[in-house]
Amino acid sequence: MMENTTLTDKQQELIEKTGVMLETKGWQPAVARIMALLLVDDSGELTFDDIRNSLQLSKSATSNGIQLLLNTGKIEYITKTGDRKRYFRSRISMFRDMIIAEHEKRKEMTALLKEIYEMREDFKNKKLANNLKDIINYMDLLNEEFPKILEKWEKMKKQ
Amino acid sequence: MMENTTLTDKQQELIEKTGVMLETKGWQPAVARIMALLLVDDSGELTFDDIRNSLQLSKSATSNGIQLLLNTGKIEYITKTGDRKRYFRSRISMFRDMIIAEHEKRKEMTALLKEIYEMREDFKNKKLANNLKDIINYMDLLNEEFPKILEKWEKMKKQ
DNA sequence: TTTTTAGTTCTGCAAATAGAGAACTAAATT
DNA sequence: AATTTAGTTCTCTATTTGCAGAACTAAAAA
Repeated sequence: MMENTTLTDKQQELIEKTGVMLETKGWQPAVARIMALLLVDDSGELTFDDIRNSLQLSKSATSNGIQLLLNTGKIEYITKTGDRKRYFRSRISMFRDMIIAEHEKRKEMTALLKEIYEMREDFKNKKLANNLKDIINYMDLLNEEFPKILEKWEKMKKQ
Repeated sequence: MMENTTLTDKQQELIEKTGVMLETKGWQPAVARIMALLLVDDSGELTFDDIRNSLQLSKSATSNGIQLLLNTGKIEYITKTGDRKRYFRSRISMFRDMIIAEHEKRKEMTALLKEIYEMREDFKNKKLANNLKDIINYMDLLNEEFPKILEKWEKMKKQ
């Protein structure tokens, strides 16, 4: 037991870089490292203790991190008959999900801006209102194009 | 002095909603409220004390918040001859800037994923590597389309 | 020249976050 | 029946964050 816990320098580096990137997205450090490890890992099946040892995390941090990533659909695991361990791997579709979530967020923001715009329309300062309108148009454009890009990609995949 | 500090209920509501939205983007609460206030404000010229009173913030929080927003180009101010006060307003282009920044971030993420992919290519697990390749293609597509949308918008504005 | 105005900067604290470590649990092994 | 495995959950603490309040400053007004 305990193969697989040695990472190359390059892997180590990529885990930290990816970890930092995810931290800037608001992820907590340990969770970001677990995610990064599972993205970089080639075996596709790391156990609880592999993760714990590779990242030098406490059991609680490992457990909570794994739980959080499972609950949000970022990772998954397989099991093997006659073996109580879980073998974790990243769900690569998480990136697609993340991008779609960002898109949804942008739509919300657009809706909010529209509310602000409509309120401002009633007031006197037309110039400010018009600047806002410009941005709303831009966001609308983005919101329209986004699903199209998604479609284009789905088609591309099928070929 | 001290006109302009009374907000309508609708404005109050929009400030809080916008504030919360900005908090989810990682902004600190007080800064998010100042930004929201200046987005919602129709006068286009709120003073330090207007902001302080409208949001019931301490002087330090107001000062630091304003400073941060000025430094990051999110707001600006005008002055009036024979008047020491600064009159603040939102730089509406901040939204465009924010979206472009998100785009840059996505490009960084794509580059990182490519690094991970290239590393994985050397290893045995081709299936995982291929899934990753799919996502990279998708991100590349997005990265290509993004500038085009921006251009389209710029043209639209000119008409 | 004293006071007021329009802030900035410093000090300190309350709350939130992040994770370690210990205690616990439930199934499987010995 | 006792121990090991594969975790989970609880308790506690160090660090960070976010902001209030007080002290300070520099220009303008009285």
